[in-house]
Amino acid sequence: MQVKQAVYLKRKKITYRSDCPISTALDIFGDKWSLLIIRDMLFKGKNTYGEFLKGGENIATNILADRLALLEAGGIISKTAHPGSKTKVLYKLTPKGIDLAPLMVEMIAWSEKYHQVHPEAIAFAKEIKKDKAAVLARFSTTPKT
Amino acid sequence: MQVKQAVYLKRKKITYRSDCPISTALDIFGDKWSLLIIRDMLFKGKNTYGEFLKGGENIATNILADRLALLEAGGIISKTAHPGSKTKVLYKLTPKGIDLAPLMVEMIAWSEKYHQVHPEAIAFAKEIKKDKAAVLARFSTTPKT
DNA sequence: TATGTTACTTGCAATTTGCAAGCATAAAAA
DNA sequence: TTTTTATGCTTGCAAATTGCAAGTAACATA
Repeated sequence: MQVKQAVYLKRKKITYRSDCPISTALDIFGDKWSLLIIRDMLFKGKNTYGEFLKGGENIATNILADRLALLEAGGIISKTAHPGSKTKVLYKLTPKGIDLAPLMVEMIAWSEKYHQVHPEAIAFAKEIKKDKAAVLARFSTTPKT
Repeated sequence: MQVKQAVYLKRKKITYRSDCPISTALDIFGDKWSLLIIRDMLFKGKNTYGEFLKGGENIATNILADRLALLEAGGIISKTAHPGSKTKVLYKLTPKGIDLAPLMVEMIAWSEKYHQVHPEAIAFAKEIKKDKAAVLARFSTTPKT
């Protein structure tokens, strides 16, 4: 007898295609949305579902919920009670998530070099070119010596 | 009168969701396969359709064809006649594609830090930690001074 | 007590993926 | 010269994923 399963996108288990580091990383955040959520947390200080929804790229509510679950499963973010409100949920980057900063920074630098991007991104790319270490230090998970 | 279109995945036009550099980059290679093709070209010297197929992650033939077309549309790779054979096609990274090396290197370093990867990747990550600039110099598109 | 706010879930149509099976051209072997 | 083989795709189709629009449940505020 079939039990009516909680249909929907209840993927929480990530399957890895190989032991290649690139493929492993892609198995966690290799899609069009995950890194945008991480961007919002890392660079824009967003940390609630509602804030992520208001991103400039119009993610659908179900996809956002799915990606948050996947990122949590991948150890990139953590989900806790919001200190200021019982209706809100607080999403935070884990150290593993914060450690994606160097990757994000290279991505911004590359994209800015070859595409037309918004003014703040141009300014940020200039900063990266000038002193990448300083930029990265603002996001580092490893304690400064 | 309907003309029988070449059905199938003939996407060649990339649409950009916003002028954010992260989202722009993802619009080009934000999926589970594109960066694996780039990996094969950058680190393994592969440059034919057949070689890409033999990657460790088992990409389907239609998806490979689609991604090669997309990467070409995104200016990441170029497609030319193979100098050694008329049946083969030569795929090469453009400077824009080669410039993804820093991104790839950060991705490898991150992944190796948090996941179990193959021995060569561990060795490569160690190299990166020791002297990232030296590693990157091997792939650089900008002439050494 | 009624109306918001916030974080989701659900149903469904439209895309996209993945698999297995072609197919066309060129080269090599018989 | 005929037959395989190699190479780079395309096609059909089922299954999975995405995207849109419309709920829903638990608080919170008026």
